[in-house]
Amino acid sequence: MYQKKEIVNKLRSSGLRPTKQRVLIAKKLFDRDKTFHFTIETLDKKINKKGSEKISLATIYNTIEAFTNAGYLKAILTSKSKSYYDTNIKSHHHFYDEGTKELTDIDYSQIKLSKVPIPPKGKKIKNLEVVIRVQK
Amino acid sequence: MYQKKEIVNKLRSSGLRPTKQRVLIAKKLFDRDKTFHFTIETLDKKINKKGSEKISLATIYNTIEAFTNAGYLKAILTSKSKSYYDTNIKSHHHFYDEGTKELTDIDYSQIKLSKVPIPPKGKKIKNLEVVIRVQK
DNA sequence: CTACTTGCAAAAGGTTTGCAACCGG
DNA sequence: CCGGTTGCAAACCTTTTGCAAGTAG
Repeated sequence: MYQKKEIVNKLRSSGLRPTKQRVLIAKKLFDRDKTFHFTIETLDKKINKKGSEKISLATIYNTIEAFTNAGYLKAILTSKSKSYYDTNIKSHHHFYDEGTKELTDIDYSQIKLSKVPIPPKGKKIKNLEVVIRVQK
Repeated sequence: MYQKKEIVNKLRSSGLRPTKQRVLIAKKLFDRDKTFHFTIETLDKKINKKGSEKISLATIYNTIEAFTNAGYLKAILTSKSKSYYDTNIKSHHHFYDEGTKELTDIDYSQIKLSKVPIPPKGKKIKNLEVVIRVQK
């Protein structure tokens, strides 16, 4: 899917110097048929397994952050290690301001879904939450 | 809104021994007009400010977990301290299995919203994400 | 009394940082 | 060469844990 040259160009076009490590990580992430989800932990394991060249954890963190800023990756439902709790236990949704990190309630009735997917086999929908990220 | 007696009963009815600390925390959380969001950090600050009696951080964690299990609180968009990334940067949604902690993509077209709220003044919608929690 | 709780300090993750060595252009 | 990067270890932050002391019933 991606040639090394394409990756190098992609990196360059974002102002990222195409170092050995970045190219290798980019290959692991983007040179595949399907997109996927990962955590730093799983990525680290995949990269630093047995015989292969090692890349330090710090560099993996750096790179993933750089790729996310460059728009190659998306961070999912993360609140940067801090757990948020809500005294409102009724089903409802939230605005999340990434600047101020503030949550604002959206009443349940303010959002209507006209189409909801069928859950994976053998699983039941427990709860459905909409998070609308906002910015200035 | 809540008398001490009500709180004690509420705790008892969930099998939680109404200790001084739990009652105090419950008061802070539920004895107000509006529901609100908090993190352990903000709650800790509110409780352990200047002159007041102190409650240890560990107890606050314990209590909040107990309250959450009892259904008094809801945890919001937390993935327990680990950040998830997605190589799929197209707008799309997710199933999140709390048991296996696995994310599954839901194609954008599989969910349709027929009503979306207006964002707070001066803010723009940057992105809208639906997370459907599933369980066995 | 006894079992459940608390509180402290230490430990445990995950993530970030400081800084010298390294390397891509 | 120069400035951006890497890698290591130490530092950080949030959360969890072990255990002795405290307390509600």
